[in-house]
Amino acid sequence: MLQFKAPKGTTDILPDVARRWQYLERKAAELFSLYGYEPIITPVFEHTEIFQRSIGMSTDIVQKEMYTFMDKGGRSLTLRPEGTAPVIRAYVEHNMNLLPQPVKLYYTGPMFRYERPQAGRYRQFWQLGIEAIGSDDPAIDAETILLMINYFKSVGLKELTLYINSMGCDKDRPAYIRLLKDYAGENREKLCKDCRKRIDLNPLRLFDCKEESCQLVMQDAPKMIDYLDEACKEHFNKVRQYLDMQSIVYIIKPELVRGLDYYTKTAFEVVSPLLGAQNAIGGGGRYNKLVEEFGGPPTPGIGFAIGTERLSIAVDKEGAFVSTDSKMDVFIAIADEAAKSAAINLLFALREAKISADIDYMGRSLKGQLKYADKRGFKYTVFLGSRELESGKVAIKNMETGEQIEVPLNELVDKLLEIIKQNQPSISQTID
RNA sequence: GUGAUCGUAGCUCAAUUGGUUAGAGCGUCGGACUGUGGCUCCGAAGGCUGUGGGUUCAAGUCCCAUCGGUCACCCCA
Repeated sequence: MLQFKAPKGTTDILPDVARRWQYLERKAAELFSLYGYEPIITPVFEHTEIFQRSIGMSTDIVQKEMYTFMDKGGRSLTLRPEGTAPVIRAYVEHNMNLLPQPVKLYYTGPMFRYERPQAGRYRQFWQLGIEAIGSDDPAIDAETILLMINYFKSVGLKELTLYINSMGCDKDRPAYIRLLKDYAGENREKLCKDCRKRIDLNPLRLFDCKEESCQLVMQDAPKMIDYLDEACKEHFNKVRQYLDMQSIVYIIKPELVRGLDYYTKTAFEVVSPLLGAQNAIGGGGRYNKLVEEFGGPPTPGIGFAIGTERLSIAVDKEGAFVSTDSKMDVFIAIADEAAKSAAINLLFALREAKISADIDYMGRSLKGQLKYADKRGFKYTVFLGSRELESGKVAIKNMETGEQIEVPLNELVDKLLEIIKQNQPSISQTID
């Protein structure tokens, strides 16, 4: 029995899945840079206030999901529960407002949220995200949404549903919130006890309740989208126009309220039917007050985050990624101990020539070595023993056909290069 | 934080109504005439049955607790 296990809600990504994972990250880096994004890597923990101030004290994330701890210097630190706040903090800290705007950044890395694990939800989970900071142009909203959709397409996902909404801004939202509170207050008796608390704490969240009675009440509640001021309405319409121009199909979902307080104007979410209850595979929105919140100049911004494990699950279910179970090129079989050092020299010479190669390190018999080479899926086996060293000729065996040819020892590397070149892709080549 | 369900070798699973030293397949390792894989055959290693209590003459099988997995709620990626 194993004494140690990965902590609850965490998991090891074993080679089979790790291959798909790396593929997804590689495709993301390719596509994001095509759209002008540059990589950024921020710390995995931040000062706790970073998240309290940006995400919002009344949100579930801050109230019950953060991994917060004191370090030995008495600082309150928190393992980042999301990627946007740290990037904005970095933007302000490094005066990126002085760079040509907008500043486009992408990141990938682990996030941490203390929740009960379930399908597609972990305590340590990975996100792929982007942030475009500096522009309030609705065209960049559309580009952001488009980038996410195109990325999903590029890794083979179909049947995605895109929801969009507008959350208003600091000009029109306060009046709307009052309206919403009034409405909810009038219907207080019909709401569940959680929702009654939400009326004052976080009224937008009233729309999230799964209770039928609450949903019934909220159906007729005033929707933000109907109370946008002229500027926000215009912005939202422009975003829609740009999306329509690119033939992007979306559903306007007035109830879509992302669970982070910093969103303004455009909010969006993509769900996949291939996932379980946790079906949001990516989401994001605009955050025009966030830079100010961190002490920077008034600067608009927008971004999204994609859940890497949810994406990985969906891609797997879609069968969109065929694992290129990397076949090694050459196995060197040592026929007798006398040839061992010659074999090791050959091994490194092969690798020097970019031929993937390996050798037995377990003291197996020749037969055992062949079995091993077979199981590991080598394409060729080279036999090296005192016989070969004396005659100067070595045998190359094609492990698939069983054919064997003899070549002079001093031409072996060139010969192998030649053979490998004219045959199938090897481990050193990538497949899309 | 709430609820449901599960927990036997590395993996997938067995083990009559609680009853002798807990089994199989796959995998791993070794062998089947001395320098050659894939098929077949033989053999070996590997489990204090998640952990801790309890009931019983007797518990993998029943009860309680705890930890963990899975799924759902809350919420989100």
